Amino acid sequence: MPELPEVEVTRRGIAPALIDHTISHFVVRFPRLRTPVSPEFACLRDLPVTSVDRRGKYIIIRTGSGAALIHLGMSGHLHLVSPDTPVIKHDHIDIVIAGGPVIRFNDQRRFGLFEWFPGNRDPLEDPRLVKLGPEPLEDSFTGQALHERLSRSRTPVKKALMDNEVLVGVGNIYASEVLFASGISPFRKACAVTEQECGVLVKNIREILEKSIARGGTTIHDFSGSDGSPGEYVNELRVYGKKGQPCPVCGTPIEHAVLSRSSYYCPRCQK
DNA sequence: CTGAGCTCCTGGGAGC
DNA sequence: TGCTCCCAGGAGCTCA
Repeated sequence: MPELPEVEVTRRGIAPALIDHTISHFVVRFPRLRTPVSPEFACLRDLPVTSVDRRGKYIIIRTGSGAALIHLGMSGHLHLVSPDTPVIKHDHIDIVIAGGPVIRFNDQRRFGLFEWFPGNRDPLEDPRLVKLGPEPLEDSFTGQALHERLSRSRTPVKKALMDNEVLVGVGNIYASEVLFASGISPFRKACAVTEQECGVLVKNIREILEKSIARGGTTIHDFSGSDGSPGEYVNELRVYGKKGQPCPVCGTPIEHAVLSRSSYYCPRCQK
């Protein structure tokens, strides 16, 4: 389930195959994703790629004549494969690189997004991206900045951390992990988190996301990187999915509650 | 305006 | 064995 680290691992995996190469065409086998795949993809030819960027959980492939905006949804993968690799179930779209490999988009649950922005239309100006909050790995994301945003919200802090208008890239798994590392209860109102605690949150968000990127992301059910290898950060998880198991710090059994999504926490360490 | 809850989809697992 | 039900997850949408 791709959160920021999984998307970044994917971006880094496909970028070398794309940058300074040419996309010869796209193959769209199944356009009925949650949002229909832009019909233009079927007609595009010979697009020199200039950059492969990430904003939040979106990947942006810019070319000489437009940009592709991609979101992996909850079950999407982009795999680099050789052109003769047999198509399997849920292989919805191919990005065919001239004289090179194919980047194959597979998305079992079809919550992904594949949109084309022709000409100079910048995906970053799309309403969905304009409203996105700060990038947690950038220097401008500080405890003060996070506190400023959390102080306006009365929702539980765990839900606030998953709100991509507060910050981007933190999904359900990392929200549980970050709150555990910070000693903050997922139930606490966002506006009751102090500025000092926000500083701790920012530090832990950075550390956990960066460590996960370095380990290839987290594979719970079905994520894998561009080469198909599973993410190894799953072995580093301390509370997520560990209901009833002893807290790694104090030994108290980890508890589970539904806070928009499954949440895991230590009732003793997290206040 | 804010926050809670529902929805899209598929497949794996639990329970009967 | 085979069925039904529930759950996972991101994010847009509706409704109170």
